[in-house]
Amino acid sequence: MFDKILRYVESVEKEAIPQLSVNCVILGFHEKALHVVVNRISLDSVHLMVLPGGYVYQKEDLVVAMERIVKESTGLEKILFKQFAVFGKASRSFNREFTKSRVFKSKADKGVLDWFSKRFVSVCYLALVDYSKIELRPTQFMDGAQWLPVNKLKELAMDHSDIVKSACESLRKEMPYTPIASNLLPSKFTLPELQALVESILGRQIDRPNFRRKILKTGMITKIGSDTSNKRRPADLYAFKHGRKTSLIEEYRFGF
Amino acid sequence: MFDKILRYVESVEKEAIPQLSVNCVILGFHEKALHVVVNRISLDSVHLMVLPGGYVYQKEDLVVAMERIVKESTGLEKILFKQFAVFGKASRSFNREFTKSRVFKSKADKGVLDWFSKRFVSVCYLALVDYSKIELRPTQFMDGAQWLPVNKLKELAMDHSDIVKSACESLRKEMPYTPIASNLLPSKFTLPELQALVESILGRQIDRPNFRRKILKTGMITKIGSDTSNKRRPADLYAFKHGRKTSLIEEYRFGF
DNA sequence: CCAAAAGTGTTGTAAATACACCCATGC
DNA sequence: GCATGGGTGTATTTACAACACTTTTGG
Repeated sequence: MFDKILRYVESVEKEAIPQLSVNCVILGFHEKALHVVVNRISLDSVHLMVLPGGYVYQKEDLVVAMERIVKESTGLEKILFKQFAVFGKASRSFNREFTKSRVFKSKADKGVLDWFSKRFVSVCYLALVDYSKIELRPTQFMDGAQWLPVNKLKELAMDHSDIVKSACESLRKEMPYTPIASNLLPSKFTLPELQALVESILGRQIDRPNFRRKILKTGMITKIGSDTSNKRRPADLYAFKHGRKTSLIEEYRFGF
Repeated sequence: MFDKILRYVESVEKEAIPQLSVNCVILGFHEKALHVVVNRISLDSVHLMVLPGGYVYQKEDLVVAMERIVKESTGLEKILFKQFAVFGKASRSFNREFTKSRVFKSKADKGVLDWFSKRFVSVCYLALVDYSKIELRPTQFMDGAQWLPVNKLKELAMDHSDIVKSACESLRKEMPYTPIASNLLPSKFTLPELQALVESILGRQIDRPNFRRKILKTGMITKIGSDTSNKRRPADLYAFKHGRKTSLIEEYRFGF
């Protein structure tokens, strides 16, 4: 499995900015919880769970690299994103995880070891996507991609758990200013669904009647019908007036 | 003057992350206006005005690099800072400015040209300092450091004007949540002074009585005496309760 | 006494909150 | 019919903004 990694690294490294990487926290909303896309690197006995990421090519804008990585993972082209942090401690590398693997002990060669112990500065982006519309695909030398609820992700490699935490905080901060939800929900949704999303981002409950009023008063959504799904009383269906956004603009303000 | 630049670059480049730089937007408050620290690079006829910045050493945390750069420019050690943006377009270099200089046409050698046309990804930090306590000093290969009002800085090199603009926006966003002012004012100040600062950050006027009430209600400042300066009616003197902060924590909330 | 800047009070409106209530469906 | 979740109404409190007013100084 080293061959796969080395082949990828070697093919990319020479055309890329040396110690710089982009990492993407791709968030989706599913079953009343925020989920994040993670990839798996298998090193024989050891499995590293990591965020989608990669190098930035010499002639590639930083943002373009991020979009490329998100597209590789999700297939999506125009996404809502935000550059929310840079992780740049001198000790940042996969070295610790790597040297724990059995593979390392037996057959690691210098090239692989060097790469896994290389220091990276990572520019981190947040991307919001519609969970229901995405088929995940593993990229690069990864051998698996999956959604993980953001609450249960202690086991990510390196400092990637911290990156996700930081992303969620950033999202929470932006919440009141932006139609974030329009990118995390299907095009048609009910108000209780929207409320569950907002609550999961903010991490607290909101009074239902008050939530309705506030959201409706912003004028960002319109009623478009009634829910057909067979539960209890059917909920009204809504849609965002202006569709998907690709930038975080302070357009509506509804501070909770 | 190339010698100076080349000597610096060569001495630093081999121990640093290749195409990564840190830039600092060091802000101070003076005469009712925000000012930013800029350095001057003289290339014979052409003068480049740039933000303080530099490489990140291989064994140096990103934040430490930033602190080093701020200290070089201002002498300050513990400052309030924030990483607010990354500038990473593929076209980002000093090439355009450099090739305009007369020096380039006459005596530029390949080494210098290479360096000036190198692509950099710049991690940008905002630093808030007390204008009155600082003696600026030119750093690295710069030959002058000065304060410039943030309103009049079209003439900065590369995209550094955009960086400052972005910094000011970020500051404006953080304003309502943080005791930012404590780092931009002397330890003793009057409410009108504080109001002038807040107004200059937000870019709009605030009703004086309402400003007083809001600030006082947060409990972040205490009255400590009366102003002695000889103008009209003496203003009350205040001080921040908890002194200088070195991190932006959501501690007080007073949304204007 | 007057002008200018600092500080205080009042009032009307809008926003936020809490909570009681009614409605539509499945079982 | 009753439990459950969806939707509506209303009263209280708090925040906000506007503006009139008083106080203290220098000239």
